[in-house]
This record gives sequence, structure tokens and C-alpha cells, in this order.
Amino acid sequence: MARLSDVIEEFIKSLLKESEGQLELQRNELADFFECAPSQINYVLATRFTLNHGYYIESRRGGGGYIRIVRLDVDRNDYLHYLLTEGIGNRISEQKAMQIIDRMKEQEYISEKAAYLLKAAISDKAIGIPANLKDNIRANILKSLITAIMAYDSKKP
Amino acid sequence: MARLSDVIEEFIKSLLKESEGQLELQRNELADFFECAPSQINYVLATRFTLNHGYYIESRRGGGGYIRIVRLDVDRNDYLHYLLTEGIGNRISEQKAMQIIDRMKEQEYISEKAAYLLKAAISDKAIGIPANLKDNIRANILKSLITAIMAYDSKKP
DNA sequence: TATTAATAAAGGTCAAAGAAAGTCAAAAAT
DNA sequence: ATTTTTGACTTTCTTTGACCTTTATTAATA
Repeated sequence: MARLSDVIEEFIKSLLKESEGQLELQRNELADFFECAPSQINYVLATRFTLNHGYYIESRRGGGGYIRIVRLDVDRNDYLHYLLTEGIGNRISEQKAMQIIDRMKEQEYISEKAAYLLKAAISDKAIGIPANLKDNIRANILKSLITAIMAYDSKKP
Repeated sequence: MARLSDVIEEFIKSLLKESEGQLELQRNELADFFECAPSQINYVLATRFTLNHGYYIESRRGGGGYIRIVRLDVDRNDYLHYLLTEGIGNRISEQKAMQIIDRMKEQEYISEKAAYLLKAAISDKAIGIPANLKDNIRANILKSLITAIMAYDSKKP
């Protein structure tokens, strides 16, 4: 019962791989192919191919319309610097933080394992109630981290 | 008559045995199967599949949602298990946390790089003033992390 | 022929419905 | 008194569909 949106996401990513990070597609065609509502394509794009995820999207309506998806292969230091100075700011939601880690993994700044650990480290679950005590928070983070290491290791064979 | 929660517990454990310590299940499906309230599944998980019991749980809501249960390899990861159940507790100083990470690296649970990153993640500097806001804290952690990646990479050739 | 109007062919938006899982506290059982 | 069971309510994520806007093509008109 895999989510259709995930399937579509993977499909697009594989197309992107074949075509060197850039592709044009027909929304209706794709929707036909997956037998879904055309707007589901928009949903997939909106939730999995945002700027945060490292993709840029252009489109055109009318006859001969298209949707162009471009994977941004930004220079690594530029990207990191951008994150530090603008991208993150003073507060960041769990969701966005996860997206950033995902992207860092996809761009191979960090290993899959590190990504997994770091996600665990910054998850809401890990940070817990904003109890006023630093040491408290850190303890939570650490525990979550260790759990993650164990889970990771007994996960993929 | 055996308590239903116990039956469900055993059922899940037998599933885990068949699937090598890892499985995904549908909460409602399981509840249907046992003709109980869905929240009873949560109850079973919360009381019998906790970290202390050696299990790790991830889940996702919405269409195609799931609950994933991972049995942690407690025996093989003696040290980690000790940390989780006794070693860390509710609060931990920066110093001790760092020592733990060092040791995890030495025991090769994590790579040198990961260790470096994680230290950054849980440092006093990263967690900052215990501003009452979770997102705040997380943002700090993330930034610190990114700095760490950059530092790490421009350090060792 | 050049301009304008109609039609078709895309893609966009948004909100409602659906499909999970989470929470919490009251009631029941032990 | 403690543990278990139940259920009402909440939150998150996905899917669907009705309606809207933009662009291209074709038909009609001046």
C-alpha cells in the first residue's frame, strides 16, 4: 500500500537522473500514467520538489504546455553558507529541518547514516518539552541519537 | 482469559521474530484483527515496546501511514543499551556527553565525522540559551551542525 | 490580409473528503 | 491502587474534483 505520491516522487527522480538533473513533463500525461487526478502531480511537486528540497520548477499553460523540473546542483559551500545566513534563521520547523538534512544527504554532504542520526537529534521527539534546562534537552537529544544508531544498525542488512 | 494487551504483545513479538527484528504494521488493521480500539495498540506499544524494553518505534500518519517497530540489538550493543537505560538519565553535562560520543567513536558505532557533527549538535554553544522555544533550539543546533560540516571538511584533506 | 472572436489545450488553485496515526481521560477490570 | 479498555477528539498527510487562468490554434470578420 505504498503511497502513490511516493511512487510518483521516485519516478520523477529516476527520470531526473537519466536526464542530468533537468526534465520537462506533461502534467496530464503523467496523471494518466498513474491514473490519478492531475492535481496530485502538483501535490507531489509542492511537497517533494520545493526549493528547500533543491529543485526549481517552471511551467507553462496552454497548448504545448509543460512542467520543467530542474535539480539545483548548487555549490556546496554556497549552499551551506546560504543556510547559515538566511536559510534557517532563528527558528525552524521540524519539517523544514528534515528537508534540509535530506537534501544534505542527497547531495552527499553527509552519509545516509549521519542523516538518520541527525534527524533523530533534531526531531521534536528528541528535543521534547522545552523544559527550561539545557542539560535536560541535551540528554534527550543524546538518547534519541543512541537509539537511532541502534535502530540504524539493526535496520538495513 | 489472558489480557488482550498481552496477546497483542505476543503477536507482535512473533511477527518480529519472523521478520528479523523489524516490521511495519497498520494500526487500524491490527485493531480490527483483535477487535479492539485502535488506541489499544498504542497502549501496548507504550507499555511493552519502549526503549527500556529494547524497541524503537517510528510512525507516519495519513494515507498509507504505518507504525514501524524495530527490535534493538541489545546484546550486541551492550554499551549503548546501558547508556540508554542507566548511563545518561535525565540530565547530562556537556563534558560527559562529549566523552560518550568519543567513546562511541572509539567503539566504532559512529564514524569520526559523525562524532564531530554530533558533538557540535549537542554542545552548549549549539543548544544556546534555553529560550523556551523548541524551534529556536533546533535552529541553533542545525546551524552549529552545518558549521561543523564545513569545518570538518576544510580541515582534513 | 489583418484582426478579432471562439475554441481547445494545457496547467493552477483550493477546499473537501478520506485515510491513517496520536492523545487523553473516563470507565472498567483486576 | 494499578492496569487495561474504550471512545471522543485531534493532527497529519494524501487523494479527488470542481472551478480558474493562461496560451495556442482555429474560425470568423472587417
